[in-house]
Amino acid sequence: MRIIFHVDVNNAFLSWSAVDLLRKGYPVDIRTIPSIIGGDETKRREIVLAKSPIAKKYGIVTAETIYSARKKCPQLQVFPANYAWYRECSLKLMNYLSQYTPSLEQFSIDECFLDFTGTSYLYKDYFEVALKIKEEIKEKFGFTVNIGIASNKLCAKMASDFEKPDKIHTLFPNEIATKMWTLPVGDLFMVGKRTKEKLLSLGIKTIGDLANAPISLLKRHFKNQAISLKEAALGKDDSKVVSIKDATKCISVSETLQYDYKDPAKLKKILFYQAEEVGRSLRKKKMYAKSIAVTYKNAFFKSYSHQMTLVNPTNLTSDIYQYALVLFEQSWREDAIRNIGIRLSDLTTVVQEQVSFFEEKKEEKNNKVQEVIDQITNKYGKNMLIPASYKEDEIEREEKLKER
DNA sequence: TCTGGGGTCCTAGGACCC
DNA sequence: TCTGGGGTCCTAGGACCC
Repeated sequence: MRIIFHVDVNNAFLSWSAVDLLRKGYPVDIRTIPSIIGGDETKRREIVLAKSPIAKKYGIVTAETIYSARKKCPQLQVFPANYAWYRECSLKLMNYLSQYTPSLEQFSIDECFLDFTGTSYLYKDYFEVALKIKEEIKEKFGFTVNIGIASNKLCAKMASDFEKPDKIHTLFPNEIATKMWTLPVGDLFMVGKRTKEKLLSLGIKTIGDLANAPISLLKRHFKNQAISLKEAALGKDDSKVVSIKDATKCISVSETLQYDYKDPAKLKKILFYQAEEVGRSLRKKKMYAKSIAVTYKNAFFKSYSHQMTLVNPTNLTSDIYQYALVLFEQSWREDAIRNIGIRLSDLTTVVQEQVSFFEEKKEEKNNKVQEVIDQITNKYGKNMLIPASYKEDEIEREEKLKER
């Protein structure tokens, strides 16, 4: 039998901010008061990113508006996110955990899977190992984690979610009926809002109901999703813990604007900065994009997008920007735009160009130029080199980018 | 509930080919 | 050409995750 751990930081952003504030001399541990980490309220990013246990008792949930959270709890304290610090905490945690087993898969900024299969000569009692890890993290880093222990990733993940915070749970095959089947079906990993609604309408209320539902019924309503739903409910999962993730599939950037923009010039300006940003991440990964899309969310919250496939994959900011402009011209419905973005997909590490001799020369030259631009940007910061016509926005943008 | 941002995966439908 | 079927590629949209 495999032995898989799922390690999950309790209220990650809030805990990490609490640690940061305490070390800077802040008098209160914000984990012990009604508090949240919130998006920037001055920039229409006013949602709850993380909440303290007390805030949770007031019924505050992740991703609701701060406005609504405050209505539920007037004395709520709101703290800003500090992404640079979160990344640092995440890195430290993963480095620490990797000393226990080389088989570590980072699942998100605050979660990972550890595979202990075949280490019985090192560790006798896995619950003891988990206990040691949990206590050491608390002592070394000042925040708590939940650890789920199971024979596959899915069950380990479900287990770490049981009772929080600072707890260890197991979910082995003989425990599935008692510990998992009694839970509401919406608690099952991969069952989101829509799927939950559909399941409830079929009278499937618990994970156990789903596990026992006839596959024919599920297939009728969920097509190919039916099998994975049923297997998840049965606690079946064969997926491996993979230390080295497959190559990135897509890189995207999007931004909710200060207000809804109707001016094409303004929207194009945003696209310019975004082309710069996604282009740089792409080059950092030494990859090229074959597909590029412009994405929108309009004032009515309706999403739409437009994409194109390139003959020659690129990673040059100038190319990305030019294509983004073409896509924009073709797709913008002249509606007021709340959120706009660029998505690069179909990423490859190789460029096989089908170009004439002269174009090839041009391409080489562009790459050299781009290299120099990247060097300057890395040294002096983002957007040091921008068209003169966009200069006026520079200060404002820099302020914004510093937060990241 | 006046609703962020970055990802992955899936599906339906259309274009195009033989 | 009042027209089949299968395969492949592409696009748009949506569901889900943290």
